[in-house]
Amino acid sequence: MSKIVVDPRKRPRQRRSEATVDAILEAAARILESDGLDALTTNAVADRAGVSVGSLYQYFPGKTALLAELIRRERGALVRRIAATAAKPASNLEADVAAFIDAAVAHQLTRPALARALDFLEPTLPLDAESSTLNANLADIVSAFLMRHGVTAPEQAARDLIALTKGMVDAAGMTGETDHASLSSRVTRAAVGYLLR
Amino acid sequence: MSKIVVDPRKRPRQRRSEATVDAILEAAARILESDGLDALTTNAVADRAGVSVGSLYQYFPGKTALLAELIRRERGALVRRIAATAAKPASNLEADVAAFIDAAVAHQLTRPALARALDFLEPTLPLDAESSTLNANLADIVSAFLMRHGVTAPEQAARDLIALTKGMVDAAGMTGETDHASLSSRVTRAAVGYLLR
DNA sequence: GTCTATAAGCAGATAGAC
DNA sequence: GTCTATCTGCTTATAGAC
Repeated sequence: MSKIVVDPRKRPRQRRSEATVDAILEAAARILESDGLDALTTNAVADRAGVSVGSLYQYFPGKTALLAELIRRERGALVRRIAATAAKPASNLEADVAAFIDAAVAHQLTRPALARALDFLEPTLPLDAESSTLNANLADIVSAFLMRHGVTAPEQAARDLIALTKGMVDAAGMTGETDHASLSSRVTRAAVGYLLR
Repeated sequence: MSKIVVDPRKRPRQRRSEATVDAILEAAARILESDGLDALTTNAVADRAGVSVGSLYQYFPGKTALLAELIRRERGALVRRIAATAAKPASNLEADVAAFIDAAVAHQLTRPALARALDFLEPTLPLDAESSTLNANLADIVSAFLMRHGVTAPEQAARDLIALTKGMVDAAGMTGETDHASLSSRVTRAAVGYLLR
């Protein structure tokens, strides 16, 4: 194996190639969802995407870069969702927390198996600057919000709430739960309990 | 790769061989802790254990069986700990929940990196009957306890509390947290909030 | 019972034709 | 730009010596 390269942006994409890149990423996502990480080989991804390995390597310098990009997109979508929620606060701690968690649950329930696989995958990858930044952004948004509400140790609280949410939602996904409202309210109960007790 | 075999008990151990088995498992644990799953090859484990691959395969029918046994032991220890806690209830929901979580936190903080690695690994392995039973035992103990306290939907609550705890503790481990008391009290706050709100 | 050496298979990655 | 064919290295697993 050569040096691990995480950043696919070194190979700036042609506009027309975006469809190919998307097809590759979508193929990888579907393999992760249906067969797990072990089945995610470059050949399998290329097959499923309807291209050859050679083409895959034209767009991604390695398997790791492909996975990193997948995480980057997922995380980006989540952060945008949370940021949008943060933009319209109800200035009531409990309602705002509920809104955050609702957004996170909605995001995870869109493609539960994929979200879970990426959650597990992320800590094992050498994250590039952008992905780290996205995670930091998420924590920062929550942290800033908590601070505004006068929560003590807002950074630690943000980490705890994110972890708690991730844990509960991933577990729910594993048991096949799909009831957004129920899950969201249970997570909110734990989160608000954490904050107000 | 041949058929995946998870159950090492097909090869009943000689009494004197237990030391070798322990050495192999401990070597695997240490590699998981220090270098992660990718570094855990059968050769690396054998090396670190001071035996040859041949010997390893005499005790474990495959890499998967080795990992399964590692999980079985860890989970067994946790379940025993939780069961012991359940045996002396304070008959006060909050205090009992705190005791459970204290036990779980203590367990995870014993070898945080290992516990985390196994938590991530477990869902990817084809679990044998005994490991599944251990997990079910854990959920059952918590569930029965919650039912005794009149909690509604005790099975779902047990799953949620276990997931919430796992999520928070694993995340804390990743950031290098070692303060048992602080972590334990934060998790308890979330758990009690979940139950009483 | 434990070792060494090696077989067998596969994944990641590349070269070169078209 | 995309494909086919191939190489290289590594991992699992086994065979056979001691």
